[in-house]
Amino acid sequence: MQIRIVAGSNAAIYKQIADQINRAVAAGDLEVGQMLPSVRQLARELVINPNTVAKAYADLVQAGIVETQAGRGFFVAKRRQVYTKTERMRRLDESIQSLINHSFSLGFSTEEVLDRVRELFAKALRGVPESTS
Amino acid sequence: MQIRIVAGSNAAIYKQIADQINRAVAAGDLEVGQMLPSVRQLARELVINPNTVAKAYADLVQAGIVETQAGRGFFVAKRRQVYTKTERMRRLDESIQSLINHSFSLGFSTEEVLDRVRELFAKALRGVPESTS
DNA sequence: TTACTGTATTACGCGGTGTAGTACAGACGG
DNA sequence: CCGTCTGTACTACACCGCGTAATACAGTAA
Repeated sequence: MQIRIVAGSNAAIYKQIADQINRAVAAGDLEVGQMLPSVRQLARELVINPNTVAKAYADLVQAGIVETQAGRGFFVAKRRQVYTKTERMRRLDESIQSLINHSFSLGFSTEEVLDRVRELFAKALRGVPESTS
Repeated sequence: MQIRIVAGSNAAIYKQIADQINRAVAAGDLEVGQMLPSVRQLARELVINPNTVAKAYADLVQAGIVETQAGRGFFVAKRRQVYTKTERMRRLDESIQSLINHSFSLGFSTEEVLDRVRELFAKALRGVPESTS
């Protein structure tokens, strides 16, 4: 697992890390039960503070993507439902509404956006790293 | 044109205003050339500071959605291209990548997301107000 | 015991948000 | 011309959350 962070990005470092792992899991590049690089090791590699990595991992735990065993490390978790059905839907809608607002102000049509969404989803599942949010 | 702001929202007030006008224009509820409520008047209505409304309007000008005529007011602008083609695309992709990240961590499939995007786009174009970003 | 692991606390800089006040300038109707 | 509406431009301030960092504490296992 190779994590890359972009210095001049508007995206926070911890978010870049979390996003890349999130996508790696979704794409199957990281398997259930597999151990993630340790907080300190990854921090050394990226030359950042261990807490920054810890925060990224904490977010992933919160999302149910990874699990932690104190003193042992972080591991890719089995998919489980973290939120209620309505909460899950509410959060998806929130993200979509944001996309809609941006699309409108950029002057894109529904179809243009849908096509591009389809395209980028496919690319993400083929394992291409990307960080934005 | 009726603007509603939600107090306990994580979205900034100026953003809620901008989003609602953005959508109203996209949905055709506000026509080209139509005058927006004045900064001071809308501020009085919503019981907020005029500067907050001005900031929302400034964002819309920046996005090319409305135009301003000093001393007269803000008016819905004719659609025009603000960004270069690549920059426009870059911004769209950025929003979509964000959606993809959220969708993955929520465990939604590509198809589920696409369906929902289609649905919410349709709803937005029917003129239902919404604020998120 | 040693050397790994994660955890918790605290602190600090920065920027976004919102408010407030004040002043200036263009538009327009009487 | 005057009054009153419009937007514009500053400055200042308080607040708060984000992002990062430094440091110390605690669990795990060879």
